[in-house]
Amino acid sequence: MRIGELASRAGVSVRSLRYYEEQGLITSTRSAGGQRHYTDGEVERVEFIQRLYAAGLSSRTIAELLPCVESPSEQNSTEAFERLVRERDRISRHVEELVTARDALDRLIDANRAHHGRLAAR
Amino acid sequence: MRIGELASRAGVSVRSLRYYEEQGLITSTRSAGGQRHYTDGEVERVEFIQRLYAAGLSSRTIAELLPCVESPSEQNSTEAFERLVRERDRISRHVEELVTARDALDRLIDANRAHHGRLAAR
DNA sequence: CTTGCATCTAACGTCAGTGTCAGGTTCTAG
DNA sequence: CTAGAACCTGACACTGACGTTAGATGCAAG
Repeated sequence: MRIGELASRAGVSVRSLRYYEEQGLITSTRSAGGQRHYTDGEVERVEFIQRLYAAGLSSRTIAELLPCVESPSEQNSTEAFERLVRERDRISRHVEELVTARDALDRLIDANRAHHGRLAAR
Repeated sequence: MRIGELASRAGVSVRSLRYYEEQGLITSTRSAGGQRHYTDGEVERVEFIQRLYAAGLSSRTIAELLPCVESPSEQNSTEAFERLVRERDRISRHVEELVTARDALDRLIDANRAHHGRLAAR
């Protein structure tokens, strides 16, 4: 498939796909005229990358741990594996932060609820 | 206290405090010579603001819901209260995203663990 | 063959929070 | 009184993941 189809199937912009390739996150074959072609499997890969972006990873970090995705059973660099574990832990810490902030907002909501008819149930 | 002390007590940079004031998140009184002075209570306030930043709120959003912090028992604008509830929900959705991404990383870690001596327990 | 939509490269624009620098002023310790 | 640390305003720099534009080219349908 060409880049437009991958974009709509994976739910990202064409611009983003070119950027991901520039960052070494995805690859493509080129047609005679120079247009990018992708296999069906790239859809999943792009969705996975999007999840990592949503989790706050930078493209550089994603690039560093992608070897573990491509060949999970080979001897990837120990660095990539350690990166994987570090990012998992970082996400866990971030979840803690978010929950703390949400609790603070919940207390504020309770303190303000009486003065607004609106329900704000959890 | 002056700006340097507030900065070190709240764990932020002096630059950030000036920026927060510019964005209407904190206020200060000025000495005869023009220097900012703060009360002890500002430390908590800045820490609260930091939590919201960490939760991904923009300074504009924070500014919009601060009325609910200042006078929780008065009739704040309904907009501020709705903002509060929306942001709480947004944080909850973000937590879901993070957990999804973390699960994906956990699966990757499991698939790679056999080839690395290192423990990566949850 | 032509029309026209999709794609190409290259480059600049954006946003938000903060770092940093310059050049000047205020405050405090000795 | 004076040195020097802390503070002031104003402005430019930076980062990162894109949006957007321009001008040229590829490609499928009629």
